Amino acid sequence: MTISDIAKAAGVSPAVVSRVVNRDKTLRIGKETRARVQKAIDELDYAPNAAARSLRSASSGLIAMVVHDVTNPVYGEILRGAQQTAGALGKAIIVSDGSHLDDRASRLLELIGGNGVDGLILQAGGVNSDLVLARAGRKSVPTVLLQAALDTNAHLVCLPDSRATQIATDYLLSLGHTRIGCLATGRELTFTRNRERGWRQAMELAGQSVDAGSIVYGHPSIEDGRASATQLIEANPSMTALLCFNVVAAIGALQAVQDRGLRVPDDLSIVAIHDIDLADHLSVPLTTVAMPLFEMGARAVELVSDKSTGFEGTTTIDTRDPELVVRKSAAAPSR
Amino acid sequence: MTISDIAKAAGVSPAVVSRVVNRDKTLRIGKETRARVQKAIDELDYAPNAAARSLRSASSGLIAMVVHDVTNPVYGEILRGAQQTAGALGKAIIVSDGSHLDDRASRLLELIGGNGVDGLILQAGGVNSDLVLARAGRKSVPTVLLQAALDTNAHLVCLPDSRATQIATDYLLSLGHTRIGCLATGRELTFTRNRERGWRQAMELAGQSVDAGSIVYGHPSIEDGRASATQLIEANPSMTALLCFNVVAAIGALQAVQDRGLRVPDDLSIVAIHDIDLADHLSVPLTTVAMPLFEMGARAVELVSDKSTGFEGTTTIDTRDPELVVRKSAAAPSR
DNA sequence: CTGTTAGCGCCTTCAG
DNA sequence: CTGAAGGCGCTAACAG
Repeated sequence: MTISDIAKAAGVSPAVVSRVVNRDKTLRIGKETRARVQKAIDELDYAPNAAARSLRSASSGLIAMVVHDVTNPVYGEILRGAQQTAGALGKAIIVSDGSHLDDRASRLLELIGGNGVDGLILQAGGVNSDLVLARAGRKSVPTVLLQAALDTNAHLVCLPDSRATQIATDYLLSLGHTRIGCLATGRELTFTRNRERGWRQAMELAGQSVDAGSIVYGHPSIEDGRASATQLIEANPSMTALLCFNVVAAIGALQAVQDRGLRVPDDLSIVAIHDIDLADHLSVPLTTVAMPLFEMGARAVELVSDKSTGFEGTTTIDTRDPELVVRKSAAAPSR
Repeated sequence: MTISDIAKAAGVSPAVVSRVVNRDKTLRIGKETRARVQKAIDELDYAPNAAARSLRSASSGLIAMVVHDVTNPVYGEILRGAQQTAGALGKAIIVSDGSHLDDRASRLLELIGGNGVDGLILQAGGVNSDLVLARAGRKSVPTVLLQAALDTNAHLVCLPDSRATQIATDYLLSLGHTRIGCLATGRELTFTRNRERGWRQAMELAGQSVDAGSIVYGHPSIEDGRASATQLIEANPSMTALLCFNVVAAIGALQAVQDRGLRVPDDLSIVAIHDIDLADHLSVPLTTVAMPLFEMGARAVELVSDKSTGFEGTTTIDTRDPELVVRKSAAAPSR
C-alpha cells in the first residue's frame, strides 16, 4: 500500500494524500475531496512507509539507549523514565545491553554510523562504550552520557551524587558512627568520584578521619558486592558502618555480613544509594538514599532530542533532592 | 558521506563501492582498485545510510518487543535472552512498556504499520495489546506472542507452565501440605490457565480437593500480591501453603503474612514460579521454580526472524525443565 | 570486469 | 487550490 495507491483510489495526486496524512495546514482542499482521500486511507489501511520517511526527512524517530544490564532494577527505572518521555515526543527506544556491543556486526553500530538513530544515550563506563562512542562522535550523533563523563564530545547528565553520599554519611554520623567504610562503584567513573567526595567531605566536617583502606571499588552486582564487602570487613575490623554506592552491591554486602555470622545493623550498619521497591523486602530492609532515576531517564531523552542542546554541557538532575529512606539496616553502633 | 562521495574519491562508480561494502562474492575487481575503494571508505569514514538501505531492502533489522513492565526482573531476563539472540542475528530491539501504547501518536505503532520493524514480540494480556496486534496483523508483521494466546494470527511461545506448578505442588504435597492455595496471575491469560491446571492435577492425583475459594487472581506486583494474599488468607484459615504464580507477587504475599504477625514457613509455606537472584536475599529466602526465561526471549527472536515460521504455531520452551530451587519459604506444616 | 540506470516510497518545491 | 517532478542514498539488473 503506497501513497500513490491511495492517490489513485481517491482520484487525486500523491502530493495531496501526503498533505492530508501530514495534516498540512496550508492545504486548502474541498471538503468532500478530503473525505474521499480519508476514506481511501482508512479502507486500504494505508500507513506511510517508515524507511522512505526516514530517508526523506533524515530522521528516524529512534533513540538508542545503552545500559550495562537490563536486569538491574536501578537501570530499569532509568529506562522507564526514558520510555515515558520518548513516548511523549513520538520516539521509540532501541535498548542494548552493553555486553552486546563488541560484536562487530552489531546492528546498533550500523544504525549509529548510518543515521539510523536520532540520538544516543549511553550509560558510560562499560568496557565497550568506547567503540560506540567513537563512532557516534565522528558521525556527530547527538549523545548524552549518563552519570559519567568520558573523554568525548557529549552532554553529561548527572545525579546529585555528592549530596546523596553526604546525606547518607551525615545520617550514619548522627547515629553515632565514626568508622564508616565505603563500598564504591568503578573507580574510573565520574559519579564514583563525586560520591566519594560527598562521603569524605561529610566525614571531614564531622572531624572524622578516613584512611585509604576504608574504601573499596567494585561492580554493582550481588556477587561483587559480597566479595568487596568481605574484603572491606576483614581489612577494617573496627568499622561499624558501611556506605554502599549501589543497592545491588548492598544486597551482596548484607550477605557478606550474615556469612560471617554477624548481624545488620547490630554489628554493621548499611546505607545504600538508590532506592528500589525490593529494598523493603530484603532479609534486612535496607536504608537507602533515593535518587531521581526516572527523571534522569526522562531528561536524557529530552536533551538528546533537543536540537538546541549543545555538545559538552553538563546537566544535573536535581528536580528531586536525594531522599533518605529509613528502614532497618542502619542503627546506632553497639561498640 | 554518501556512496557516491566514496565512488568519486576512489575514482570508481557507486555500484562498485556498494559491492565492496556488501562483500559481493561475484565481484571481480583489481586488487589495487579494491584497496583504493577501501582506503576511501576508511579515510572518509563512510557508513551506509540505514534508511536508504531499509527502503531498498524492505527490511529494517529491527524487532519490536513489548513487555508489561521493564522494571520487573522477570521480564528483564526475557529481554536479556532476546538481546543476545538479536545480536547474533544482526538485529536490534526496540523495547516498549505496554503502558505507552495507548498514545495514538506512538512511534511504535507507526513503525509496525509502516514496515519499520521486521517483527513483533508481544507479551500479551496487557490492556492495550489489542491495538498493536490488530495493526500488526493487518500489516502482516511477523508476530510472536509470549506465554498467552490471543485471538489472532500469531505464533505462540510458551513456558512449561503446567509442569512448573505440578512440580511446585508436588513438593508442597511431599512436605505434608494438603490445603494449598493459589495466588494466580490474570485469569484470562493462557499461562494462568495452564498453571492452574498443573496445580489442580497435582492436587487431584494426591487425592486432595480444592475449593473455589482457594485460588485468587491478580497482577504480578508486590502491592497486588500483598492484597490478594491477604484476601486468600482470610478466606482460607486452614490453608498451610501458598503457590504463587509469580515471584514478584510472592514478595507481596510474604509481606502479607508478616503483616498479620504470622511467619513463613512456620505458619504458611510459600513456593513461587520464576527464580530471580534476589529471591535468595529476601526476608525469607523464597523457594521457587526456575523457568527458562532467557531461552524464551532468545527463542522468540529466532522465531520472529525466521521466514519459515508459520503463523498460528505454538512453541513450548522446554530446553530446560522447570527446576525447583529449594530455599527457606516452604517447610512441613505445623498444623 | 566495471559503469549506468532505474526505481524503493515519500515529501517539498514549483508550475499550473 | 491541486498536480508534476526531482531527489533523499542505495542496490539489482542491465549495458558497455
